Amino acid sequence: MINPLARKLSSFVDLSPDDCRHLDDLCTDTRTWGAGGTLIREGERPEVVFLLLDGWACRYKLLPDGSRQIMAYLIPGDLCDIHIFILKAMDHSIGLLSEANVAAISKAAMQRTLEERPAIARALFWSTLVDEATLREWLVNMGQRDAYARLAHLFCEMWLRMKQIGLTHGNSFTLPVTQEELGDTMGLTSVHVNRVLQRLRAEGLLSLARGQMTLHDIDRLREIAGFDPNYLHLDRRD
Amino acid sequence: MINPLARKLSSFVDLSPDDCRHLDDLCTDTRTWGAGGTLIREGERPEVVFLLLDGWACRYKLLPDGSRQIMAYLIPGDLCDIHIFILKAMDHSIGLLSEANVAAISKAAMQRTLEERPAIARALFWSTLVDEATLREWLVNMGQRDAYARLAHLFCEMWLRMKQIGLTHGNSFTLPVTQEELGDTMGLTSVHVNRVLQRLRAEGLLSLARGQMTLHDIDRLREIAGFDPNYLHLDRRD
DNA sequence: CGATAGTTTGATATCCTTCAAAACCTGTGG
DNA sequence: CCACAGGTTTTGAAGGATATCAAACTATCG
Repeated sequence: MINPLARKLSSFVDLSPDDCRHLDDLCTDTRTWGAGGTLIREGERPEVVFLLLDGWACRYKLLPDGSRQIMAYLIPGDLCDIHIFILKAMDHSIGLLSEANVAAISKAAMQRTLEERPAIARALFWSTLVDEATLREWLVNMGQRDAYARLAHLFCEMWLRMKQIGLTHGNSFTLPVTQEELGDTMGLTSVHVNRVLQRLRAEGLLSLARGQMTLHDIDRLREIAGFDPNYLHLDRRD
Repeated sequence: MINPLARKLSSFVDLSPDDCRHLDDLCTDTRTWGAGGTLIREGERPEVVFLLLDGWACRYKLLPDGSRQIMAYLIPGDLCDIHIFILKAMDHSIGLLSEANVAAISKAAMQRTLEERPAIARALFWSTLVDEATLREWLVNMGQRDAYARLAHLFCEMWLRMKQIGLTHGNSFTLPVTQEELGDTMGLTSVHVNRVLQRLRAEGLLSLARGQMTLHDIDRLREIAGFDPNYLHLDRRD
């Protein structure tokens, strides 16, 4: 399976070969963007739905004082803006954390998919609910955990999400995010992120260098973070 | 208009009198719960959809160490658990902040509504997206603003949301939330919440006593909070 | 009127920020 | 192959926002 969206949705529903082909057909209009670019800006009303095929992006808001809060990481298989069917304008922006390959899906094509492919529609709704649950968990993370547990939690989550779409190699995965960006994600300064990372490294829990993350002791990291993956709803069984 | 859900959805779509009647019909099985009760517990799979008709509730998670994070306030017109159509189990709990009147809507009735009432279905999807946008804004709040701005922001938001459903009296509204609960909401201790509230009161910005909140200077509060209501998507105009 | 939950106060500790500079990469052009 | 530029990571010292702990005070309600 090549299409990362199909890969992701398959962890929730069984997609027919026909559904998979359909998803592939949606991804004909693709384009590569450079790292640091902006896919969608707050206030805009995009004309197409963007699907990340390769690379990382993030949802973020800029505040009047120049600070930035990153509110979600988008990885291959993630849709950027299904909101456009309903809402008048984006209430946040989407930026690229790495070079990325992005498919632009027309509103009409997307609409047709939702109407004609109930399995896909259902899985997309599931995906929306998981996004929301993830936001809630991030809120818990920011509100209740110190920087040490907070970073550990983020890394546990991203490892699982990357694994879900088949992009881990053992305990390693690509994490194309600077310490500055990690800070903007966790409500910390990059200085403090740096010091906490050093501690995590010194304790032999992980390695992170040149955008490559390896978790050496996932069990311990989960323990530190109080990580419970239930909010990702990866479990299909009833 | 009595039904608070109809009231809320009307700020997004024009509901026909028939739609409104339909919503009223959904609210036949109602019950009053005492403050402090738990509507739904994490891990459960509710059999019905709960709709808050009167009173306040909150989404929250309890952590192993006993701390609690409140992730959303639910006010009249809010649905507690549309998730049940898709997800296997609740990933958080819902508790009552005040005495509350709650309608229990059967899954089947809800399903029928979604299928037969496109205007309502569309409005409910809008409502879900607004909930998600609100979570993102809360994340910004926790990550980037200090306790002073954070509380100001929360109060600006709740005033607008209460206004939307017609439950404000001028600049006043019911806020049946203890300082402890405010702390669990904003990732602060109740002690610190207390001190910040005192400052806000001393500056003549608000009064809060016995669950009654009055905002004396909304413009100034918005300024302090950096409050931009765009994320609530209250504006219907294109 | 006493019990209980909620609010307020003070003193001290800690996590994290701020500021500023140095060290380290990585890619580029000479 | 070296030198240089720009972004990123690392380090140190000092300050500030918020937590912690413990006790007193205040409402509310049966």
